Amino acid sequence: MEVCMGQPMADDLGFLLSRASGQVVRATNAALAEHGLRVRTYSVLVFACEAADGLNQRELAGFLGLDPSQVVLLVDELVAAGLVERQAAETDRRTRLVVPTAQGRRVREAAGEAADAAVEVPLGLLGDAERDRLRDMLTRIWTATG
Amino acid sequence: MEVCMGQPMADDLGFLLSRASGQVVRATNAALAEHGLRVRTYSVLVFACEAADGLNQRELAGFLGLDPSQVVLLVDELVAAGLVERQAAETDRRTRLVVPTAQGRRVREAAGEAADAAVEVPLGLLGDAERDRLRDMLTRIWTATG
DNA sequence: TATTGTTATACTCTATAACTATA
DNA sequence: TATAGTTATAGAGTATAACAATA
Repeated sequence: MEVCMGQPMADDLGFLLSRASGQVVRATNAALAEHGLRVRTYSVLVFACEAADGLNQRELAGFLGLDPSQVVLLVDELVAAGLVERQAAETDRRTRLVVPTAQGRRVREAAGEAADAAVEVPLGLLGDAERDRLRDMLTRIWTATG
Repeated sequence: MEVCMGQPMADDLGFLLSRASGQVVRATNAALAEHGLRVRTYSVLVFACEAADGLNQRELAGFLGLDPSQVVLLVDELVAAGLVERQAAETDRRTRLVVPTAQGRRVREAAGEAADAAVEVPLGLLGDAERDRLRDMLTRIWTATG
């Protein structure tokens, strides 16, 4: 009779990926909570801050790897918190640019520092070179054409 | 006025971790669905198959990094599918050992092969040495004492 | 008194379909 | 007809608290 031949579960990359991701997301969410943010809303805020000319929600969804319908809700939250505004685009009246407010930029700064500090607990055992390698590998996994 | 100074979102390890994890979990779940499993139920089944003497649900929760109350529901599913059984422990009548059935071991084999194949899409760009490095780093992240 | 398994509950994340207004 | 935004809904994952049986 065939007995379990596969690799041990604790060595499975999918399993490790989801566990490690959970650790980091948990730590980050705990730090962001003091600033009224979660990982997902924070991500939207940061992308909005990075884009010089503003981003519409469709572009945001693409960068975030989320469905546009989810982005609507996340932007709603940020608007309610006064951290971003929806601005009418000049060229296309369908699109709405997501632009950070002055307060949004300030909160993004403070929240970013808190998140960076919090993530040092789960990531503390990795050196800078390792983090670069990890970043590179994760980017390739994420962008692998399915 | 202070402008966004933090690292770009697309380079944030937490962000990349959750996106890459999502990719792999999605691909794995799609492959496991044909066998009536998801990543979480599959993980329980594999751990149960690996333990020679059976595992109780508390031990299972520890290995999986889940709350014991979640393990109850996952084991319920596997029992309903005929893939594992809850057996009374000899030494402690509180504990219930989770033991795979013969069918459970067969399904674990087939599902494991399907999952391994499916995960090649998101992980295909990584060589064997890189996967070893990734495994090592993710393990250290997961086990970092919070 | 502490621990195992269990039930219950609520919240977040994810996935999908359908609708509106513009193009 | 196609696309941007929106609404709605359902399922899966996560987090807690409380309880019964047993140690």
